[in-house]
Amino acid sequence: MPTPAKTSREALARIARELVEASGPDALTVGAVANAAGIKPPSLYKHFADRAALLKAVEIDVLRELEAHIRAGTAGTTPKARLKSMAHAYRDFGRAAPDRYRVIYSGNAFIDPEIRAACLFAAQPLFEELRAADVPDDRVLPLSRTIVPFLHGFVLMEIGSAFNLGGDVDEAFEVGLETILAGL
Amino acid sequence: MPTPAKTSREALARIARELVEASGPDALTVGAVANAAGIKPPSLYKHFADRAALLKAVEIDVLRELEAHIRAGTAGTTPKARLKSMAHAYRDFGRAAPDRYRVIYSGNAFIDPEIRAACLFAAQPLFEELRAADVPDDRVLPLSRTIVPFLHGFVLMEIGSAFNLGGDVDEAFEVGLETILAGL
DNA sequence: ACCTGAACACCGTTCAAGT
DNA sequence: ACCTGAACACCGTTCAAGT
Repeated sequence: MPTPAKTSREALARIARELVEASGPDALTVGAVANAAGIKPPSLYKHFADRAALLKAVEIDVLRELEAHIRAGTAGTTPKARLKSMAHAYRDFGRAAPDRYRVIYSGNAFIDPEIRAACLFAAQPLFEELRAADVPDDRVLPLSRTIVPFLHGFVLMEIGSAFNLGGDVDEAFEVGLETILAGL
Repeated sequence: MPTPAKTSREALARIARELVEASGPDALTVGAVANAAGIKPPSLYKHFADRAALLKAVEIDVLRELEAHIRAGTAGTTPKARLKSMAHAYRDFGRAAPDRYRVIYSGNAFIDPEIRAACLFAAQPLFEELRAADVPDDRVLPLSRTIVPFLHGFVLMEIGSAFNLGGDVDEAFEVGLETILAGL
């Protein structure tokens, strides 16, 4: 007779997610997750292959949430206004929970097909808006590769307190955005 | 009578640096560094407060090297040409040794005064070129905060294999650079 | 002054044994 | 089918003891 399951893959992923968001990736230990789920560490391996698989689940979850946050935050009538509000939504997502943001696009795990798919999913809103803005097909990718690195780099540096030389950081973001979207 | 020193702070930092560059930050363990230096792990604490201090020394070292690499790679007569060559030098520095690049601007340790100073040092070449390009004083900071995030984000994504949708990545870098420097 | 062995708490992970 | 205790190799770190 099988012992009743005390937890589930989903519950464990949720706990892992909360640990990361509250205290950073280092707080995501197999012991802490198991403990919060009311099981012993070895039992966790019936649900996830290893700690990396747990972290991967968190990353995918966060990418899904980012996509939803971006869609919800996109507003305006002109293409440029919509792209700007999208960029602000992206930045706000990072600032709202730095340790949540840090888990995405981290490491060199983009080769993993599931991570890759999740990144692609999160990038869809931008692709759609660029096409809606009548950006030619062969310019969508290069332009995305200007916008996303700027956003990613800006957010990482901001949540890492890298902008510590004074000046208005909000204004700098606006200037950068305006510069990049000037051609539209 | 004091026992003769088998190693030094500098030698340990160099070993740490090599471990990170060759196998990533996770390879930087107190045991591995001590072993390579011919001492036992506890002895390392006579030279560095803890593993974090060792990693910090590596980060500062890499930032110094980045500054030198940028200066050496900056060429051209027009301001825009010089800024472009500078950006290419930055990107090349990251691509040449991804695990070396990953240690800089990582974590949220910008509050640390030594890291802060090293980051400032590495940013000097850009500030100087922007001033030489007659960019008004109050625009140097916002413009830097457009260029550096783009470069940092681009390099991180590139070494993380994030640009895996096809297309010419070199061309994308050029497009992004051209877009950002268009106003000069 | 620097190095060492022994020890501690913690980490991820495996595995045989339980139900 | 899922959970457990015991065990392993490793990690960072402390400390008393050596020279």
